[in-house]
Amino acid sequence: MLDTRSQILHKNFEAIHRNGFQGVRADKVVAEMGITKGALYHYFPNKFDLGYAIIDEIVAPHYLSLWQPLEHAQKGFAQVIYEVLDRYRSFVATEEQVILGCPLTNLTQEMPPLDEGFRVRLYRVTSRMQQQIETGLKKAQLSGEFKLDFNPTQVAFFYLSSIEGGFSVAKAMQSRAVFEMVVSQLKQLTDGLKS
Amino acid sequence: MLDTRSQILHKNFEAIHRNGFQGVRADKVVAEMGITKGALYHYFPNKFDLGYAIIDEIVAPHYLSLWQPLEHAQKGFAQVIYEVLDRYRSFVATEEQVILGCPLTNLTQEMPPLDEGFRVRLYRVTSRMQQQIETGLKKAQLSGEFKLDFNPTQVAFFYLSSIEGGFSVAKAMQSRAVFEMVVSQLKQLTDGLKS
DNA sequence: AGGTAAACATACTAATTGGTATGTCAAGTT
DNA sequence: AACTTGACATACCAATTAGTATGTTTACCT
Repeated sequence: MLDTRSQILHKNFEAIHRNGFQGVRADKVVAEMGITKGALYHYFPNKFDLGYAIIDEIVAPHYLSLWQPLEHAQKGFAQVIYEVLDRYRSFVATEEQVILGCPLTNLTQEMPPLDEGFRVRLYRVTSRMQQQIETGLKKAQLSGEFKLDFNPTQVAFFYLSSIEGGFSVAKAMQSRAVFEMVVSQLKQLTDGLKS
Repeated sequence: MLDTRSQILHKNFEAIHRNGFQGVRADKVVAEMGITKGALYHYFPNKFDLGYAIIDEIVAPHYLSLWQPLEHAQKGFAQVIYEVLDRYRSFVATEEQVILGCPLTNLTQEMPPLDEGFRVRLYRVTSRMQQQIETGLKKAQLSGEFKLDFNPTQVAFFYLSSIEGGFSVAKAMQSRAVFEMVVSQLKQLTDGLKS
């Protein structure tokens, strides 16, 4: 059983995932948790700082650990990214997950224009993910696994964009199959990089 | 000069683009317009029906006309999609547009889990866009412009996903250059389809 | 035992918000 | 001229919401 603070973080993370940050109602979340606003405002000074903590302690670690193997694993890039893509696939295993979409993508759409604190945090996470992919691509070029005739920076951003967009389109279509198609295309793209 | 109803639609479209649907405050929008809520609720019964009208009369026509040339133009697919991609590029011409992102993507992230009326409308637009691309790809395969060894349905979804994701990542990075990179990659992908 | 501080619960408030009820006025219609 | 209707403006309300002020209880420290 988690301590109260962690519970607050996770329940509000789910609420944000479902309703967006602006759609979260502190009253309702604490009511569902069986606690009161006293507890909430004991741990977090206000709604935005709660949101920041959710990014720092839940969202960022999750996504960064997801892509980390690209930088450090001994296996080939292709194999590692296949595994990452499959972890994304299992992430959208249920239809409900398809409808709710990617938490990071959702936040990235909603918050940067509205709040600086969110903006810098989402910038850092995205930037870090891109770096991880780019580093992996460069390693694969150096090792001879991949050709040299592509721009690792560009391709890294393209991976990220396609995955995030895949969540978005799958959500619009309410179709897990759509996300699978995007993953499939990304695997083909990866194969095309091989030398 | 537009009539009042059209003005309401366009101003609220901008407000949604900036704040999200849940973030739009009717009071503020009408105040900025120099009208009153009397006018707003004279033309629209409630906030959601206003949102529906914005999709039906502004968002959907815009995106469908954007992709329409793929289905009907006499030119080759590659040339047409280059033009479409360039229209997207000019759409994110200013830094502000980068920060605000793609109106369709934004709405697709925010609304489908919250409201059925939005969900069906956003489904229709996305579905229709995919059809337009898929039809174009099939025509290109029949004409011999493109190879036959790819799945037009999949590739069509991939185009859409990458573009929408490009908006999202460019927004997170606050960088127009990121979107340009995605467009560049999509052009290369298009060239790879040629026979 | 007495004191202190963390961890909450209870009760309340001030501001906001979507929506409504009602009024006004000008342009047609009969 | 009397009447209706569309196009708004004004004034108002009930509900919601983030946040606060003030208990209360438990664990720990001395």
